[in-house]
Amino acid sequence: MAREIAKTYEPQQIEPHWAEFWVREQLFRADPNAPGPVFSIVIPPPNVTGSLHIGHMLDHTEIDILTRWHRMRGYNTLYLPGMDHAGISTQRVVVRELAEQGIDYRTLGREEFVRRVWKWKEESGGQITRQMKQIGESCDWSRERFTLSPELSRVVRLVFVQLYNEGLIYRAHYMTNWCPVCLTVLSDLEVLHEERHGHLWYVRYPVVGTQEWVVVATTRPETMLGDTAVAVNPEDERYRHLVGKRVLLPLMEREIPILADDMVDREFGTGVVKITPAHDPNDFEVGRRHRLPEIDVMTDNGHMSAAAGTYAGLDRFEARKKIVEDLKARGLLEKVTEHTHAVGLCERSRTIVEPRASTQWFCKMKPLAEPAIAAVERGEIQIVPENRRQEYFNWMRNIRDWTLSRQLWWGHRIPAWYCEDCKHVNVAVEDPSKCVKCGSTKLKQDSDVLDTWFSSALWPFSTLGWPEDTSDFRRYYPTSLLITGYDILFFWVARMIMLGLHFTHKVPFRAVYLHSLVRTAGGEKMSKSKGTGLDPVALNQEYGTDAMRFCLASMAAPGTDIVLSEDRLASARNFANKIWNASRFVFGNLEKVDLGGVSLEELAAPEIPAKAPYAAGGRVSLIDGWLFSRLAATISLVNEALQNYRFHEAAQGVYQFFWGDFCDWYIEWVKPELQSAEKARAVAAWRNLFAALDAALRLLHPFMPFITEELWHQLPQRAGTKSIALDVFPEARTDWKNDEALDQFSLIQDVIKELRNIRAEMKLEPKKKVAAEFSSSDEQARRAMESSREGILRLAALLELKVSADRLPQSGGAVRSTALFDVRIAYVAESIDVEAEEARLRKQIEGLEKAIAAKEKQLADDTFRSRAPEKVVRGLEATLAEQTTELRKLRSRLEELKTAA
RNA sequence: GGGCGACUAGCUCAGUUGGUUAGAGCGCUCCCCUCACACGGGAGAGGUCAAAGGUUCAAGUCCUUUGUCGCCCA
Repeated sequence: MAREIAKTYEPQQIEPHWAEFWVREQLFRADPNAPGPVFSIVIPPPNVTGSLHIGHMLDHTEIDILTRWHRMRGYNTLYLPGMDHAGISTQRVVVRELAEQGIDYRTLGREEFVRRVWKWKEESGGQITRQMKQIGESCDWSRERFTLSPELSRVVRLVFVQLYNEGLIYRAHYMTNWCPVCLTVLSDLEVLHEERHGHLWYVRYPVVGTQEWVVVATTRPETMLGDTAVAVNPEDERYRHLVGKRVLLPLMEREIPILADDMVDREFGTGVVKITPAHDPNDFEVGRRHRLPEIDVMTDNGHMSAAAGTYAGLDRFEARKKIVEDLKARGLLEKVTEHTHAVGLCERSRTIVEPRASTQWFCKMKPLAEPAIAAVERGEIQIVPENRRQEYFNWMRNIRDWTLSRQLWWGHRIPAWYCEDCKHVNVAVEDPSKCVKCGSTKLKQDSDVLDTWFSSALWPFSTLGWPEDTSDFRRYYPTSLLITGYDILFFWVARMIMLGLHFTHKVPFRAVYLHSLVRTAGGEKMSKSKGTGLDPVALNQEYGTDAMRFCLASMAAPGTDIVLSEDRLASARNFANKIWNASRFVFGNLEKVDLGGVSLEELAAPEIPAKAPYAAGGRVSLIDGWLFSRLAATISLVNEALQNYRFHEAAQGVYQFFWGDFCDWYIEWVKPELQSAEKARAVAAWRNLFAALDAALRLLHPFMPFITEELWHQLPQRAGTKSIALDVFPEARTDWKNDEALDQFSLIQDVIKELRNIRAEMKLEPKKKVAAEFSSSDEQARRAMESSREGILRLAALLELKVSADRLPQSGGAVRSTALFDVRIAYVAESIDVEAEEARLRKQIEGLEKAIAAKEKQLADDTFRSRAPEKVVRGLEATLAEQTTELRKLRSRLEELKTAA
């Protein structure tokens, strides 16, 4: 079979084929009836308006790594994909598109608008799912869900109605956050706080019936039009005489009372505050206590309302300017000071939200939060990293009621119908035809929809068929794990826990891994709108999806944010290329070798790796013992790391194994064996090589699915197995563990490195073969040299290696010493830079002296000896002995160098 | 105002329960286009772990304070 393999790995040539294959073959379809422990995970549903950004890429990489890893280890695995209807975002997108066509969405009417949004969804929405398929995520696409689908909408209604009947959902008039651009209220979480430089205006309010005035400080003068009182602290001596009197509200010429309330901070401004119950949360409370009227002076789009008198129709910030001017003109503005204060911004539109009293639907959170706190306390849900747990508790213990309603058209419409006759509120799962109280048919449904996060909060069970007792629900719920960014801990994770517990009486997931965010070099959160985001799709194109995945995984240390750099990405791409070329070497060489008709199947058939390592002549060679021991250690490390969400350790482990051990040492070492004239030796070498490559590919697969799938298909495959993704994850076999081989080969590596170091320092031509000597008093070390001489000669480019226990001559060559051995290359002395050699020795000696002194001091300390664990003391002693030997050797070498010179 | 995190090699970052000369990638220096790979191979240089105190036989790791930066909540 002819193998035409490109010299450089070209992911663009490989990825589309496998991405399509995985979807077409439905390889990742979950079967609730299949055996095995369960691993189930639901996707954090991305917005239907969204396209894949770097944050998703990280999220999905972590999810897919764990999913593939579990699947290969025999778990019954489900990775459920889907999307969120994203109320505000989607409505904004379609409204904007309509506006571009010159259509005001309001003129279309609700029904038509919603129809257009669905149409938009079908045509342009869900780009992200296409991208997920492109990047080969191992989802079960047959189970894709959408939060606004009929099935899930029904769950939303059931949940709403039950909570209403339980008294946990209620409708009330309260202070809310209003976005004048999105034209809806927002929950507290959807409001971002930002420090802004502003002013504090000091306004004189004349006291009625006197010549006095009180001075009121405000950051939002335009709201004064809605003042219905001014207030002072009851303890404040300065103003006690005024309580009960009235002031004339400037500009509006309205008389309002002066009252006393504890809420007033005597230190703020002048100690007199204006009370605007309709536009400030604190004032709202004061207004309630004192039964003050509320005057809403604004319209939905942030202009002044009719209640604002002559200012009606002005934009709120225009009104502010005009009011300040007018006050100044009337001599009522005492002063203006600079003032920094926090303003609330709408998360979506970034406009300043207006605190505004309105009637909305709310969800009572305290009763829901308590069991959710307890579940995490009891460890029924593990939160990783640990420090997020505290954040969760803090928020949950101070939780406030959730504003559920949104003044939008796109979303789950609130299932409440108002009777026009008896005013009864009918809340029902099915649309009612008449009022349950009076039987009137004049019913009008609430026009609002629910916060998008309400349906997301149900996601882990609504997607699995709840409330029906489906086989999916029984098998896959609670889900095993939730992976998402810590930025939506409150928005989403906490609410899922609360509602999951309330409705299913089970936790929605057993663990939450909150991963880092990807930031820009400046530390900011990456953002497409600010132009600071990296486009993962373009980068995947350039570097390959595997490289992107590997790069993110290798940087994803729990708890710290990631700053992605193209350097790092390039390094991951290089790794893919290394894998490609190592495989290319393996497959390419096979053809050139004459193994007397031994077929690929005989060398690499699926049952072959199971029995590796193979022995050529009675016993397994050192290099194979070493490599498979390293492999087992790496597999253990990867398992351990992934178990604990330590993706970076796992990734770095496989990198080190594949590149450092397998390529740099193993392949280089076995090259001659593969061509051995002794057929038995060659066959054993090939089998071991294939077994190692096969295991390495499977080990790498969760991280780099494309390249491993491609290469795996070039190996003989297990019968009935279509994909490496369905093959088994390599097992850390205990019989592979071989400490003796590890030690011995490590010694050989050291010897080769020391010899290479001499060569480099002596500036020997790389190809120039020279004679070398090895000396050690340790017999085992000498034997190791004898038995691995061939390999050492080749990798250090030596003519010969003389092994002895004799002390090596110091002149006429260069020597390197370690505690265990000395090596020497005899070569004409003129190429040795004596000065440089001396400097090198001095530096090394200095370092050793420091280390030795520190150890001697410690060991001389009786308290240390009595308190430190035995193991530590012994280790220290052993190292000290080694270092002392090494130091002695280096010193005498230095002396001899000097006398020779 | 409250809380959290970061500060380790020129750059970007690892370093789990305190324990033996602090690691990686990139960059840099030197040598090499050796028949898998120059997206490569080989050999190096480079760090008083932000600062100051403290606990301990032992601190990059624990505690306190300070500084700089960032994030979250109010």
